[in-house]
Amino acid sequence: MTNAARARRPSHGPGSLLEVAVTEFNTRGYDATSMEDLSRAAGITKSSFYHHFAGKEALLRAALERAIDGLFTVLDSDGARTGSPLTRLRHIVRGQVEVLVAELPYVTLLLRVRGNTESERWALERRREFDGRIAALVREAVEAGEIRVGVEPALAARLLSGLVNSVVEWARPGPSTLPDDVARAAFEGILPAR
Amino acid sequence: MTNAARARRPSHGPGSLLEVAVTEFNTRGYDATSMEDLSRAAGITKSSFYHHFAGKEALLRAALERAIDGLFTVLDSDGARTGSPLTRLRHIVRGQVEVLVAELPYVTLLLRVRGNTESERWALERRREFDGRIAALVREAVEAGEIRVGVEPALAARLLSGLVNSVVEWARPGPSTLPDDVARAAFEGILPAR
DNA sequence: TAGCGCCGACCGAACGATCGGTGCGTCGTA
DNA sequence: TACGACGCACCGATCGTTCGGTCGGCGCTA
Repeated sequence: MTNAARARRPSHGPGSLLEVAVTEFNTRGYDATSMEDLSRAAGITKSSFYHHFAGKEALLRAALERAIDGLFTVLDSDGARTGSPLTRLRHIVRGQVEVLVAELPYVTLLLRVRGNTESERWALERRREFDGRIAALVREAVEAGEIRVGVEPALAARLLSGLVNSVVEWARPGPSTLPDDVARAAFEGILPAR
Repeated sequence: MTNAARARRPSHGPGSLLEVAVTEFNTRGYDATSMEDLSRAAGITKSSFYHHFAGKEALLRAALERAIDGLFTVLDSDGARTGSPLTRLRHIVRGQVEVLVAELPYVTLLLRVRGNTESERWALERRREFDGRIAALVREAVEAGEIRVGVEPALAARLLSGLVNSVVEWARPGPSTLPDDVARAAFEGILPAR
């Protein structure tokens, strides 16, 4: 592909169309958003949309892949693979919140899929894998004696994921102290008594 | 209306139909579930469904009201209105988890509405009210010096709600120690370091 | 207690609207 | 003139909803 071909008339590149689509999906929900809604929001006709994407599910798939890629990048970073289980866990939580904010609309969409289509089931499976990696790390930290065993490690892992993921419900893009705040809440209590 | 008239032939009461519908809604998502899906799951025809409910949204509305009622019942209980802010907060968290498990499918549906219809916007507004009551209580507890101010009270309230609500993603009905476990995680940390 | 009239529960068929998707022509630029 | 970007008109399928009608058990009356 030549640069000229890519930049010919990029008034509506696939990238910007995907962004528009994901925003609409998050506002109305994927199933409740029609292709006509999308094209209206993008300022082109429905058929023009099909010039850039194979279909509605292709849009969803692209968005979900972007979210999944972001999340797994956190697991592959240095801080997630070196050090004690607890240190790695803290690093991952911070990184996960960072990705969550940086790729907010994409991750938001990911966290809402129900498994109706093949793409959604694929995303669900990858999420399961991600959560499984975290649960394993929690178990390691407990076995290493770094963490108090107040509840089952499996339950703790689920609550941890729930806490972190709930951030998409109200987070706003831009720099903040959110990653550290969430990590502190997770490891020292959201509302620790004096 | 006589009792005999009401109990004439209750093979498919509105109650059981609602239960079936909510289950389907949670599996596929509200918008992705057709009235034909519902009637197939209920064992009656689509048109028969309209004999018991005014329409698809009426089903949603009934389910959302049930969930909302359950949640606000917690706020009205004795333990939520007497004692120190921290004590009341702990009581509410436990009670909220209890309702969440007892009315699992209804609350699950509630936590997924996006505001597409009038009923959904109503439910969203009630949820906002509920969360506001909790946020106010968190602020009180901080001002009373019962809680350490690690993060902004407003942020802490959001994380608290996120933690509690995330339970619907994996909870199973039936008795358990979940309410206490969640409360402990919220106030003492999900993964407290030794 | 026999007969009648009523009503709730239910169904098959169809409605207009909207869905995701397509075929084909036009426009602008290289 | 070749090609990518785009729009108009339209497709079959499915959506939520409605309508006309059937069935059978119950209460009332004679």
